[in-house]
Amino acid sequence: MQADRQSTLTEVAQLAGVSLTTASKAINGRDRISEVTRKRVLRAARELSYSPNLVARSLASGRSSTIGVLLRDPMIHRIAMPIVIGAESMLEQWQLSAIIADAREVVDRLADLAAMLRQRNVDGLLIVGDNQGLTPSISASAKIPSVYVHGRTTNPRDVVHLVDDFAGAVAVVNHLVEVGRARIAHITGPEYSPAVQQRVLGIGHALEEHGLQLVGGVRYGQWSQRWASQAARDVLADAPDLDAIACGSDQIAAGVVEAVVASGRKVPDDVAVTGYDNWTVFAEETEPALTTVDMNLEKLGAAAVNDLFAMISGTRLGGGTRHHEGTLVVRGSTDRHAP
Amino acid sequence: MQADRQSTLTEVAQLAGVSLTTASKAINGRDRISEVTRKRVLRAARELSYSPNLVARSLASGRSSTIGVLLRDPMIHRIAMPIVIGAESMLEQWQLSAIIADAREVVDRLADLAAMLRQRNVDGLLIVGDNQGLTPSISASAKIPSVYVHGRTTNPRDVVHLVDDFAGAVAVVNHLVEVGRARIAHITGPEYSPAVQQRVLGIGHALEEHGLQLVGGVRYGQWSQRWASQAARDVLADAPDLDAIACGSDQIAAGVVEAVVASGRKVPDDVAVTGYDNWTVFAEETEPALTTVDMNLEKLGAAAVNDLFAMISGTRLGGGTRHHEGTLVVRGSTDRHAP
DNA sequence: TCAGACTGAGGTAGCGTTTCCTCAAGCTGA
DNA sequence: TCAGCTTGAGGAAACGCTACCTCAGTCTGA
Repeated sequence: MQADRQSTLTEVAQLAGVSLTTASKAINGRDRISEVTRKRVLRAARELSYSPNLVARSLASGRSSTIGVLLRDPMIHRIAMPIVIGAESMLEQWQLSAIIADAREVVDRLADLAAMLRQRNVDGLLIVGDNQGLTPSISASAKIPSVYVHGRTTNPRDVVHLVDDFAGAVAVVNHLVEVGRARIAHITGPEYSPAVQQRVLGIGHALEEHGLQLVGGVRYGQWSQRWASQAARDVLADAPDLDAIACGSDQIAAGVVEAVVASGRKVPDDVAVTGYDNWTVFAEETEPALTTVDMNLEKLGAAAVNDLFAMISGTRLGGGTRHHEGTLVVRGSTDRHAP
Repeated sequence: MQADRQSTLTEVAQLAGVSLTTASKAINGRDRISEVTRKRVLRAARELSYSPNLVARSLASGRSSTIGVLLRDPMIHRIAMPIVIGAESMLEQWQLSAIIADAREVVDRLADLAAMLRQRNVDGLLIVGDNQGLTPSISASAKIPSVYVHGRTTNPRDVVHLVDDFAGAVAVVNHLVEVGRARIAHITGPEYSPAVQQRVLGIGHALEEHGLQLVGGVRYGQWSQRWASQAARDVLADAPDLDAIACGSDQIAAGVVEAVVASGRKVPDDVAVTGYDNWTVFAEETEPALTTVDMNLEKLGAAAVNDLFAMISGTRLGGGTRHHEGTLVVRGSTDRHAP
């Protein structure tokens, strides 16, 4: 139908019988233009199904309406992808788009990629960490607005968005106590993981609030059903009278449920089990399904983009860490009446 | 240290004492320039730590060195993400970057997003399907080079890269026969899924080649351990003498192994079990670990980008489907001596 | 020896915008 | 009534680069 080529603002201006400048003002909602002229230009634009050439705009205005998303370690699909998706949906609201680059765990590459993205005139950077070690802060060298997600940085003045693992763990314990449990064990992932540490702290804190103590100490290990099964067998042998096992992840919980059932106990009647992550391939596949914590990763990504957009727009944001609480999802592994 | 601002090609040219044009030729490796001049320009560029303004280049040359990656359904992290990662690594080799956009299953959005990406002057489109229904072909309307991955399209002349599920299934059966199995059952996902269909066909074909028949017919169902366990119990009841179960996915295989073990049989001695996908959270977590097929999704993404780059560079590629074979990964669930 | 081809280099015109400035016209208030 | 403001509109530069063309000098071969 239409011409093969994209129509340009000049053509729109011609059709509307105004100058290029005026057309630009109309399209961009600038002032110093009368309402009737603006209407005329917009009609012409519609007629030619004009859409601005974003590249040229970027060159002329210095801003590109594009941000760079840096993934520290994209291999953690399960975590990074939802964050990116959440970020994306918010970007769309702000009419931005994203160039994605991943650092593949090579530390120095983060700075390289930032430079690469600057060549492409990105307006801001969203750096997705892996919540393991500290993410190297590139704010100083990058010289453009930067927001970090899921991982503390080496610079405490950075704007950082984190999942609140402490609060999530507290919610789990409160729920377990609410359903009448008092002898709670904890089986979780590797001790060096910040997520693990925070969850352990949260559990300890909440138990103390209720005047309780962890049964059998914290069992650190691996993110693995197989290992978790073994750990659960050990815990059950050490403390046969426990009535709940809070697990550091759904994957671990899957292994734990298996071991608990194999020991002849019933879930949740004899032993309640909780997971963490709400990773449905595990959480909805145990029998019964897992009570767990959804980290709302998409919201995390969206919130980070909101901050980034504010910074790009010139708002001076105070640096520091923003924590985002997860949501407790109650299922059959703690509550017989839940789905 | 250096100036805060990026240095421009003009500055490089001045420092080198040549014209802007000459500097451009030097940087871009064009001919019609002497080696000594080129050296001089490059030295000047290094001195100013010049890096080209890709936006301006894009505007002037009409090409942007950026491609658009469209995700039909990013929720299938497990599949889409490895493809994207593979694509990314190849893009890097060609000095391209990617703008990623996801359609969130809204069919029409695919075309919208393509238009959005065209505003950003992308040189090509990589469309990642979900391998369920047909991906709507946007090649006609997009008018830029497009390559499709993981999902057939509505236009048979499109360049499409697919995983070869048929061949993968054949490899599985051949392996099972090799390790002495002859009474093989098949438990898999939903019948409407093209992946499921291809694998079923492959299994049927390979069995026939060996003069064998499927035991108990194809059991279609869901991608779910829980369902798979039940299905395995049924199959074992119907055909207690089977000696292998080929599963449509690792997730299914995980459920199947559980049921086989629960029935008092040994894996692999009594019943060999195979998965599909090489999704380690399942494949390496069963006891014993799963023999499975790795679809090499990263290679798939990389190959697609290669084709796309060729098209962008002007090569006239024949349309049609390219199949990529997966790799059989042998583990303990079929071979007691394997890892 | 000289026409023609080839080479290295530079000049200039875009690319499609935005932004800054100028300018005419209409309006205000003293 | 007229200086001074405001408003709507347009002209022109700038953004940084590449593509196209021109041009002088050198090389080739008959």
